Parts: sequence; structure tokens; C-alpha cells
Amino acid sequence: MRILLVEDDEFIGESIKEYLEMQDNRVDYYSSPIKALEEVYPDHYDIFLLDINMPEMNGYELYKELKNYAKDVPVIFITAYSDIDHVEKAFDLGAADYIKKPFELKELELRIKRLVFKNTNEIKITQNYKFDLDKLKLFYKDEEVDLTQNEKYFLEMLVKNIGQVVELERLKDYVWDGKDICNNTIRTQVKKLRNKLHENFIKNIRGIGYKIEKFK
Amino acid sequence: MRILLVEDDEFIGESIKEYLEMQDNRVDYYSSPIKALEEVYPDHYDIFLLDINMPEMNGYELYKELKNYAKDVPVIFITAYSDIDHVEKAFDLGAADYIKKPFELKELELRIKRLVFKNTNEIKITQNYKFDLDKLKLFYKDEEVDLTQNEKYFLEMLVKNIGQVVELERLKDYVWDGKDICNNTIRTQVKKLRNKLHENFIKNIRGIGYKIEKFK
DNA sequence: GGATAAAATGAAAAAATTTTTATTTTTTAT
DNA sequence: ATAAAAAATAAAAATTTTTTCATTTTATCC
Repeated sequence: MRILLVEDDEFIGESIKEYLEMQDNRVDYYSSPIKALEEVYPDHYDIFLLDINMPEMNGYELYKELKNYAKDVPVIFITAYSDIDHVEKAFDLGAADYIKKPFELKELELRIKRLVFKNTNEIKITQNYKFDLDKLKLFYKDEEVDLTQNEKYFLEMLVKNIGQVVELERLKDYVWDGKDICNNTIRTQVKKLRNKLHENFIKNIRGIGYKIEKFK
Repeated sequence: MRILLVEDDEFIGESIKEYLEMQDNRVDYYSSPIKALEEVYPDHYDIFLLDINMPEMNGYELYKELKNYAKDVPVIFITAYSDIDHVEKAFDLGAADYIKKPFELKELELRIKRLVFKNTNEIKITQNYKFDLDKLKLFYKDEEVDLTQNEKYFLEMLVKNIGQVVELERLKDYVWDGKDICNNTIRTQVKKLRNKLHENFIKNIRGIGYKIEKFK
């Protein structure tokens, strides 16, 4: 993960940088917001970590600038202010989160992780296949696989319960919305779906239902 | 907004309740998690506010129970613990946020607002119609309207640009993915879609394209 | 007001998806 | 090894969705 950190207190800045790098992140640290703005490609980052109270330019202004080039990068504001107005202002600006000094580095780490990984709801099925539970799309090596409506719902159910067997009845209930379909319809559906795949990750559990094995 | 608050310290609990009710929220406050579980319909709430450290049953366990009945309701854990393990545990459980005592009520209010309004991506089209941009579903008075794939994409585009005209070319490009379709196809599509609606919120802008008026 | 272009409409053809039926293969228990 | 049940497969029927074509209605410009 690539992180942009701007914090004028070099002692604090360096310790945050050091800590986050220990977690295998790539951290670009600037103690000057002006310099950061000059040197940086904002859309290369997964998250911004910005101090609010800085001499040359405050964190809000900095964020407004960065946002022009990187609309979807979440930001966490860091501040020593206890003043609540800052929280409000931060959220109005679209802050993803806000953390008050002093804080534990571990907490910062967790808040970062949560933001970056919450943003996507893609579940890895195999090395090459992933499924996006929000958009109900299947990807093979980042190429979308063209699925029909029923195939999407079918996969949604299996991926939501990844690692567990989903009973035929539940599938019927969910995918076909309780509609009275002949028992083989579901098998034909599976067949069609499998035909679209390079690897068959849909396992049948005889007499019960279907499942997808947990990856890794 | 309807809020479920469970906090064993009655002084804190009552002040939170009072404060949030001042902001026109409906707050159900319980000082006992057991009692809350017995009396409450979890899926009636927009958000849970749960203390972690409570005598009979801790906040995590309570949340696990509640989650069985209300999978998508976000939770903010409240705690006096400084222990960082609690933050980690909370986020693992799917906590939406976490707030440490003592906190300012205003900050809590802001964090709640941010969660509840960020969580949903439903755009109001008219009094009765709303469109969910995540799931691409249209609702009429909370009833889902059955749409075909193309109709969903068509509406997605219009809702994303609500208040602005979307040119025919752009619609063609997005909905039909650049495919070479006869110019009337899109009009027939609109016709079919309108047939499914009780009110026609799809406005044609002669010679340019279609739009949906901004609500309110 | 009439001419004209755009949009709406209705009906039907074409294409794609869903479902059933019939048959073959696989798995499991005996 | 064989029988029985379940699953996979193939082909065709049924249904739904998408697209085109022909016609009518509507809006706009002169």
C-alpha cells in the first residue's frame, strides 16, 4: 500500500513513517505541505495522512488541492487540536476518518487498513478469479466474465458463504426467489456457468448442495 | 434516524440519549444487553451504539447476536479501555467505527452521521422513487421495480448525472458499450422503462439526450 | 399555421436467457 | 461388481429481453 504522509513535526512524522514501513507499506513523508504538493502525484496513493495544524498551509487546504487530482483517495486527518470544529470541518470536506493526537500507532494502522480494504468488496476465489460482491461481477485476471443475472445471484450466494456448503434449497430460494423450478434447472445453470470458466471452482457436495473452497 | 444504544453506565447512557434525541433522532436506550436482546428488533435500526465493557455480556457478543438479525446495520463501539486489542477486535468483527471515552458528544454525532449517510448510496429521484447506485436497483415506495440489465445501466447513467442532461452518444457508449445500435433502440428502451413507472421522471431534451430532474 | 425533425409508440423479428426433458456419467452403498 | 441415486450433459422448448421497422405524435422554427 502506498501512503502519503504530511506532518510538520518531524519527530512524529518519522515515527509514523517508520512504523508504517514496518508493516510493508511504502510511505512518502513530507514535513512541508508546499513541498509535498510540488513533488507528488496525488493519484498514486491509496491513502493520505495529513496533519491539520501546519505553519505554511493547513491540512484542509492541502487536502483540497490533492483532491483535485485524486478524487477517490481517502484521507485521515491527524491533529492535536481538541477543538470539535475540526472534526466537523474534516467530515464536511469528505474526510474518511480523523484521529487525535496522541494516538497509538497500532490504532492508526487499523484505521488505515479498514478504510482501504473496506472500499472494495472483492473476494478472491482462486489465483485468477475474484468476485465483486457489490457489483456482482466475476473477474478472470482482471477481465470481467460475462454472466447472466441468475449466474450472478448464484455466485453471490456461494461467495458470501465461501468455504461452506450452500444447500440446494437455499440456492433455489435465493436465486429463483422461491419460484417452483424443476430440480435439474439448477444443475443446468451450474453447467452453463462452468462452461464459462477456465477452472472449475464450483464443487458439488453430493446430496446437499454446492460450495466454493476458501482460497489460501 | 433510529438508534439502538446499549451502555451500562446509566449516567453516560442517559446523556448520550438526551443529546442524540435533541438532534431529532429516535434513541432506544438499554443499560442491560440481555434486556436489549430480548426486547428489540435489530433490523429496525440505522445504527448500533454499543459499549464494550459491560457486566452481563460484552459489546462484542451483543453485536454478534444483533448481527444475525441485521447484517447491514453499522455499529460504533464505545469503550473506556485504552487497550488497542479492542480496536483490532472491533474492526475484525466488522465495526464501522470506534470511539474512546471520554469523547465529546458532538464528535459522536458526526461519526454517526458520516456512517449512516455514507453507507447508503440511494439517490432520491422523486417522492416515491429512489435508485440504489451500488446495487443498481430502483425502488417505488420501498418496493423493488423489476428492471432488465440495460434498463439498470440506463438509469445508473442518468442518476449518476442527476440534474444534468446525458447525451444520446454517452448513453449508447455506456449502456450498449459502444455497440452499433440503431438510433431508435434507445427510444424503445426508454418507452419500455417508462411503461414500468407510475410517474415519468425521464425527461427528454430534444436533440440532445435524456435527464432526470434533481429532487427537492 | 404549416413544414420538418425528433421523439413516442406499437408490433414484430431477432437474439439471448431460462427451463424442461431425456440421456449419460459419476458416486456411493451394498 | 452391481444397483440406485445424484449429478452432469446435450438438445430442445419456453420465456424474456433486445433490436428493428413502420407509423403516429409532439415540439420547434420559420
